[in-house]
Amino acid sequence: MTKVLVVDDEPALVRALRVNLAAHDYDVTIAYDGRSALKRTAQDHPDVVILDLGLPDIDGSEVIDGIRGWSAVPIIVLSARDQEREKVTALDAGADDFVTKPFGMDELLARVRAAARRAQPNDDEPAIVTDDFVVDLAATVVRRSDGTEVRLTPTEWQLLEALVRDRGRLVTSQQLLRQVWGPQYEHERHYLRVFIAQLRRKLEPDPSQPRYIRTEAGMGYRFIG
Amino acid sequence: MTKVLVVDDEPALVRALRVNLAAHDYDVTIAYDGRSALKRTAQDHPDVVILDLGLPDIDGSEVIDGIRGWSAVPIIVLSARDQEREKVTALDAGADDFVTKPFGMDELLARVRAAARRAQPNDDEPAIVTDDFVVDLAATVVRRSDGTEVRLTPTEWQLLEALVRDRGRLVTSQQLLRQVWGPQYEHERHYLRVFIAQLRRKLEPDPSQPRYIRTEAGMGYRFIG
DNA sequence: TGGGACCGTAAGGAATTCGTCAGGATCCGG
DNA sequence: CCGGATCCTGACGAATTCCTTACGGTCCCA
Repeated sequence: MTKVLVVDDEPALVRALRVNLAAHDYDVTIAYDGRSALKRTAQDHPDVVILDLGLPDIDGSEVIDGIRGWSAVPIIVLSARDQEREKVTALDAGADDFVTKPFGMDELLARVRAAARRAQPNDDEPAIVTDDFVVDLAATVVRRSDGTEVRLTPTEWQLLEALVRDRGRLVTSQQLLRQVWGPQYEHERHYLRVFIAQLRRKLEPDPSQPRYIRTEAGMGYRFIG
Repeated sequence: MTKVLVVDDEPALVRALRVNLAAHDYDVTIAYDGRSALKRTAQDHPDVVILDLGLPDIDGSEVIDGIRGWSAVPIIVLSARDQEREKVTALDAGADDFVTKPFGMDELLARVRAAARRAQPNDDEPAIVTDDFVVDLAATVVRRSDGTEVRLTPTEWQLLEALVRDRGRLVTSQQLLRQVWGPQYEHERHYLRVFIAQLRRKLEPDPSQPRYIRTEAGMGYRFIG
C-alpha cells in the first residue's frame, strides 16, 4: 500500500487529508512539525510526503533539505497564496510539486497519484533465492525452504532490504545506518550490531557461523546470495 | 585524438618519439626547451606531457611547477640514470610518472596509455583482471582465479584501491600515505612496508618475487595489471 | 670493509570493533 | 488503561585489526 506522510499543523486540514487519502487506500501518517516530519520520514520511508510550508518549528525548505540529504521521496508542497517566495525556495530545495491553498481535494489526489507513480519505476524485481530462504522484495516477504514465513520487524526488514538490494557488494555501516535510521544516526554502529544479530538469528542456519550476512570488520556487512 | 606534447632537446630522441607516438595514433607536438613547453601547454592543452629533465634553459621541476600552477595534465618525466635527485624533486613537484633512459618504447607507450586513462576518469569502474585474481572496486571484493575470496582488512583494501586506481603508474610513498593514513602520516614509510608485505602475502603467487605490486626503490610502488 | 639508507619479514601487545545478553523505554492496538 | 511487540541502551567477553619493535637483507659509497 502506498504510504503518505502528511506534515501539517492545522487540525482541520489534517483531518480532511487523512479521511480523503485513507478513503483512496493510502496508508496515512501525520507529523505536526518539521522535527517529527524528519523522524517519521527516516523511520517509515513513505512513498509520498505532503508538506505544508507554514510549520511551527522549522522552515519548510529546511525540512526538504533534511529529507533530500538522503532520500529521493517525492515531496508535494502545500502553500498559501501569499507565500510565493517560499514556494520558489521550496522548489529549489528539491520539492517535486506544489499546490496552492485553498485547493480542491481532487486536485491534490491527482498530484499524489502522479507523484506515487513517478516514485515507483516498478521494474518487477525477482525474488532472491538462497539454499535456506527466499527474499521477495516486491512482496516484502521472507520465506524459509520449508514454506514457513519469517517474521521480521520493520527495522529488521529495512536492514535486510538494504543488504539484499546490494547483494554481493560491501555495504558500509554508514550507508546502512543512513538508509535504515536516517542520516543523523550515522555513527550509531551499535544499532547495527544488535539488529544484524537478530536477522542472523532468524535467517542463518547457524547464526554463530554466518553464511549469508557476512561482516567485514571495520567496514560494514555484505549479503551473499 | 589524444594529444601528446614532447619536451626534449635531443633531435634523435625527439624523432624516435614522434614516429612511435604517431604510429599509435597520438597527435604529437614538440617543444625544444622549457619556455616554449609552457607556451605550448597553455595553447594546445595536451592530454599528456612527456618532459625530459635535461633542458637547455629552465630546470625541469620549474617547468612542472609552471604547468601545475594551472593545469592537472599528466606529466611523464624522462631522466638519465644519474639524475636520482632530480627525479624525486620532479615527482614532488607534481610529475605523474617517470621513465629512466635508456628506455624501451613499449614501456613509454604503456606509461602514456596509463596517463591518458587517468586523465579521463571513467564513470563505471570495471573489475581489474589479472592472471591470478580479480579486483572489483565497486563491490569491494578480491577473488582468486580458483574462486576463493581474499579477505582484506580496511587498511589493506584502501592501499590496494589506491594502487589499482592508478594501475600501471608509479604512486609515490607520500601519495599512498596521504590517501590511506592521512596527510599527517606522510613520513611514516614503515607503515607502507608492513602493509605492502601483507598485500603481497595475500595476492602474489610468490610474495618474495612480486609480480603485481612492484616496488620502485626510493619512490613508491606500482601496480601492474 | 664498514656504515648508512632503504626495503622486507615476523611477532606481540594496544586499541578498536564485533557479538551477545538483558533490562528498560516506547509505541501501538484493543 | 493495559499487554505485547519493538526498539534503544548499557555492559562485557571475544575477535579483529593496527601499530610498534626487532632483526636480516641488499645496495651504494666512502
